[in-house]
Amino acid sequence: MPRPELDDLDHALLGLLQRDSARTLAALGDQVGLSPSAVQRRIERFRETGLVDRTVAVLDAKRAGALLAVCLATLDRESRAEHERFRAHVLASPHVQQLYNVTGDWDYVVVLATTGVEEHRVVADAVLKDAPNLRRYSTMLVLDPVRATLDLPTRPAP
Amino acid sequence: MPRPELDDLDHALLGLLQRDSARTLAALGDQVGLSPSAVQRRIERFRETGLVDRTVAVLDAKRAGALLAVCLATLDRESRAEHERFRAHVLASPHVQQLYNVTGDWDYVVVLATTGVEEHRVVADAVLKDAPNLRRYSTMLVLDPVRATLDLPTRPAP
DNA sequence: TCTGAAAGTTTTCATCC
DNA sequence: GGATGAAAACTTTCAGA
Repeated sequence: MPRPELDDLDHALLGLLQRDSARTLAALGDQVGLSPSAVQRRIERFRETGLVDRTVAVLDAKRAGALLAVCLATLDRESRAEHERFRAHVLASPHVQQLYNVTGDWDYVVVLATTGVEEHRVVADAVLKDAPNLRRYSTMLVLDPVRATLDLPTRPAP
Repeated sequence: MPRPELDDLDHALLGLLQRDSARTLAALGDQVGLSPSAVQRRIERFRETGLVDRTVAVLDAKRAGALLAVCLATLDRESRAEHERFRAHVLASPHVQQLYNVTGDWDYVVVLATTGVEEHRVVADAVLKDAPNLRRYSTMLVLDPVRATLDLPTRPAP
C-alpha cells in the first residue's frame, strides 16, 4: 500500500474527523471549502489506504464507571519469540485497552480497563502476574483520566 | 445527570459502538434484536446522558507516521492548585494525547503524539521540561503500538 | 413509558462532466 | 474537483402494547 500524498485539505479533514466523525459530508465540506462529493472521495481514500482504521464511539470513563490502570512490564528473556508469546497472552484479554512496546527500563506499557477494583485485581493477575516470561511489573491506578484520546498529528505543527 | 440504568441490550450496543460506530441502525438492530428506531432511541440516550462522549475516526499510527511516547511525571508540591497549574500547562498542547493522574511513585502519565523524533524533542521539552512545579520526569518512546483503543467495559465480565 | 412501523427528509453513493 | 439522479439511511410521527 503506497503512502498517499496528503495536501492541506486532507490534513484539515483528518483533524476534523479525529475530533468528531459524526458530521455530515456537507458540514465537513463547509469547514474546509470543498463540495460534499469531494469530501466523500477523500475520506474513502483514507479508508482504502488504511490511514483511517475505523470509526468508534468513545465512552466517558467516569460515567461508565470504569477503572483504568497503567502497568509497566519487563520481560525476562528478550528474544523475538518470547516477545510474541508475551504479546499473545496479553492481547487475549479484552480488558487490555492499550499495549505499547517501549524503550527504557521497561519493555511494555499496558493499559487495563475494568469495572472496578475487584475486577482489576482479577484481570491484572491474569494478564500480568500469570504472563509468560515476565521478570517484573508495576501498576499505577488511574485516579483521574484528565484527557483520553487517540488523536495523532498528520504533519508537523507549524 | 442521573445515572441511566442499562439493560443487556444497552451493554451489547455499547460494545458494538465502541468497536465500530459506522454501522447502520438496522445492522446494529439485527445484531442485538431490536428495530432501527429502538436502536436509535437508545443511542440518543447514550449521547444525552454523556455516556457516549463523541464519535471519532481512529488513524493507524504507523501509516500516519506518528511517534508516540509514554512519559511519567512527578510534581514537586502536591497542593490542589499546583496540580491544576500543571494540568493546564500540559493540556494546552494538542500533542498530549492522554493525561492520567495516577497512584504510586509517579503523579501523572502523559502520552505524547508527534510526527517524529525531531518534533518529539521540541514537544517534550515544552510540555514536560518547562512544566511548572515538576520534580522529575521520564520518557519511554513507543517502538510498537501493539494495540491502541479507548474501549471500556460497561459491566463486569462474566 | 417503551416499542415497532410508516411517511417525510436528509445524506450518501455512483456516474458523468 | 463538481454536479446530478438513485439508493440508502436517518428523523419524525403515530399507533399499539
